Amino acid sequence: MGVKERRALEKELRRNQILDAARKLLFETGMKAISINKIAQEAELGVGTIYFYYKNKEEIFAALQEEGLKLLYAKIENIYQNKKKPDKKLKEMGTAYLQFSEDRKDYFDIISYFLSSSEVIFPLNLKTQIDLSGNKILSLISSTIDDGIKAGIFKAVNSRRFSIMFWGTVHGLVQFKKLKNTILNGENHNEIYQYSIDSLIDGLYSK
Amino acid sequence: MGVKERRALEKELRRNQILDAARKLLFETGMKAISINKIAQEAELGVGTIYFYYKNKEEIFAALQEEGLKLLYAKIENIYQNKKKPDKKLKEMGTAYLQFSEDRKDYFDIISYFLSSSEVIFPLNLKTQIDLSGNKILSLISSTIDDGIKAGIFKAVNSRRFSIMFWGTVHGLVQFKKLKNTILNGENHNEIYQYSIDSLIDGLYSK
Amino acid sequence: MGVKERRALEKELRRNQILDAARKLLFETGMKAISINKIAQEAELGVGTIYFYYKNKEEIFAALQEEGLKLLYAKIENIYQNKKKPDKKLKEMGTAYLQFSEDRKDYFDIISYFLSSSEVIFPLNLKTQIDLSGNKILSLISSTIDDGIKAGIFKAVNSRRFSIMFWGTVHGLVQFKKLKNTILNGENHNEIYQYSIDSLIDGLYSK
Amino acid sequence: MGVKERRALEKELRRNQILDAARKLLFETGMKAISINKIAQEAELGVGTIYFYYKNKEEIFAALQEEGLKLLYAKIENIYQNKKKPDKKLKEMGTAYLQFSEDRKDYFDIISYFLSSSEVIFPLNLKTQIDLSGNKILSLISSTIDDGIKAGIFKAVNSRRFSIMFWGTVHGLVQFKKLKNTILNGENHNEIYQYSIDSLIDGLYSK
DNA sequence: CATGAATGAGCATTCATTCAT
DNA sequence: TATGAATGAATGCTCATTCAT
Repeated sequence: MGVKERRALEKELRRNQILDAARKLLFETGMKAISINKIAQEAELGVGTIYFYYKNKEEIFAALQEEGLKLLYAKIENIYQNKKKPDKKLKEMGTAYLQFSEDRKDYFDIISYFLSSSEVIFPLNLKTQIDLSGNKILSLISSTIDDGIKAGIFKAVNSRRFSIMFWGTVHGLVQFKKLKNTILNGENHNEIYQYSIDSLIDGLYSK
Repeated sequence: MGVKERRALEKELRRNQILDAARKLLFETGMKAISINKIAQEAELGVGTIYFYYKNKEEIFAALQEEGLKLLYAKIENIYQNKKKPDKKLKEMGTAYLQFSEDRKDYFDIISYFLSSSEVIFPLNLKTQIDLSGNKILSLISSTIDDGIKAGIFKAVNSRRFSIMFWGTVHGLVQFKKLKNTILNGENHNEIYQYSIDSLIDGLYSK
Repeated sequence: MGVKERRALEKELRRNQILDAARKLLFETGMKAISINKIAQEAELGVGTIYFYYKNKEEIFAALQEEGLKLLYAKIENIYQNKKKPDKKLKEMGTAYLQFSEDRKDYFDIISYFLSSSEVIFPLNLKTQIDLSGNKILSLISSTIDDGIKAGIFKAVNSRRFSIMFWGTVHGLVQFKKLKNTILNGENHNEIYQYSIDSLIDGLYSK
Repeated sequence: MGVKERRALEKELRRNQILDAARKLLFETGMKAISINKIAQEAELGVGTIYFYYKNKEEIFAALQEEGLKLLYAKIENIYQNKKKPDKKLKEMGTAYLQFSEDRKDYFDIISYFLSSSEVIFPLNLKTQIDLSGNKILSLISSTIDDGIKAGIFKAVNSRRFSIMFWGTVHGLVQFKKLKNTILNGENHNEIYQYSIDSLIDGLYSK
């Protein structure tokens, strides 16, 4: 192994060390409580060092977001790999998203943060990363739909487009959970959520 | 006009003056940059005065959110009042939401903020206000669907439930606009958005 | 009743109304949390009104302190009136002070506040009031000692001087209770307290 | 001297610089007027820097208190080391406390503050420090009494317990000095103070 | 590469007091 | 008398970022 490779490896290790600390803080105290100083302390590194490996706090958040997306991908992948029918799978994928927002609230928060905060514009390299992670998830949904089309149970829709609609819908509905005590008052959020997924899938069936 | 009434009027004016300042700041610099001190400066009032009229920062945000919801309501109401068919109206309502998120980015941000920020939980009095504003909008959608059902062009769905799904979907999809340069790469967000609304409405038609 | 008297009476009533509010806040939330605004709110009066009846916050505190001293006086008086022997009474008075500091922590705090805060210099009228209240308590101790001297069980000490020493000692020792987890570690504060009173009284006995 | 040692030294210097500023403020304006911002200004440092060296305001106060206790210790130690008899020493120690409260009013205030303010409870680490400083002083008093017992001039009392009573008494009486214009009116505080110490010591003599 | 000391603007909030009505 | 709106300095504290070593 050459010097260059070793260097690159060490760099990656340090980046992970920092991410480990940030993740720990994210889990334990939530996004709001994360500061570079705290990450440095947790990682047993100098603050300056953090800045050497990450341009700023947002870049660390972005890395965590990617982790979250990967985790989500694993969940969806798992469903994709099972032997059930495409419509069943889609349903499970939708349900999984709600569950993910509850089980991995931390990661979900950070994903939502980037989605709803209007200010952040990603530098190109981050863009590419997220692109990849997000696209992979989307592809799973897409493939599931394609499978359904091929199997003849779904009509021939633009599967990519439908996937985006699918994800957009569930993402919006998950956020509406916050309204369960206000606007949803009386309505059962979970039922609405399931109903919505069902409706979406219903729209897919070939007559 | 008695002294009391004048007083009450002046009080209301001051509250508006503060809100004007907060709104201006929201427009110009975004949510992140709003602080009580800045609002006070902008409103040419002492900080203490702000606290005399609003219990805390969140109350101001909530007031702005309500403004936003009212504005949105007006838009939707306008559509509801026109003579078009329910399906056409629904379509327009969906489109209006996307447009609202662009035209009144500021208000949309603040609505999204409360929807996605996990920390904030409204005290009861604010809850009630928002409840009202949000519900009114939902009712318009709901009524439109009911009208369609009555007219026989929509099948008999639970209109309230469908409204929530409708709003949830468009809300989620609007947020996905941020991804137009990453995940959506190549896809036209607007087309997907319109496609999604169409799909939703399609699901409503009686066969 | 002339106009003047009525006026004076009403003034006294208002002052009491304010004191009632302040006392309530003192009990419920402690000294630190008392502000003129809160007192005004509690008393259902304007802030300005408070300032009309009391020059400043400290004057209200002083009035509360006097209340506390009167309460303490009542306790000591009660002991003084019983039929026990002077040495027994003294012992009970000492014990009562410790108990007062626990039972009426609120009042005790305010008394301590004025005693340990170096800044406050009382205006003459307050000085006179406190003089009176404090002196009355001291007189009870003094009289108890005098009774003991007359009865021949105490030697002929300067009873006033001894009273001050007595009160000073117990006051100092009560404060040391705070140290029970640090300096007193292992020692039982109450035992030391009782031991100290006993020692003081021991010093009084005629041989 | 290595870099590390120099660094550590500089850090200690900064901590002192901050303490110097705080002490100066304490001397000149009293406890009430001390704020972190003022300390920073006085020390010609940024506010953040203060927080870099001290976790919070209370830690600075505690450090000052410890200084005060050390100073007091030195005074008492000085007396302890002289060749006089134990009873004479005790008398001098008591007198020294009153003098300390006058000469080093600032330090005495801060000691009293922590003793009488009901709110502050020290975190463990600070507790331990104060424990030490306070205990050392107590030990000197205690040893003096033990010496007296050994020498046969004092009777066999529990010296630790007596020390606490001794300190408690003088501490309480010092505070009563504030009352010299009110309750003590006419009485000479110093005489009472001396009388009290004498009485305490009298109680120690073996018959 | 790595450090960590230093910064200072910034934060939300409180509060005694004033004063025109 | 009584009000209560208005003030603005002040509070303790945080934090992203810089930079000399």
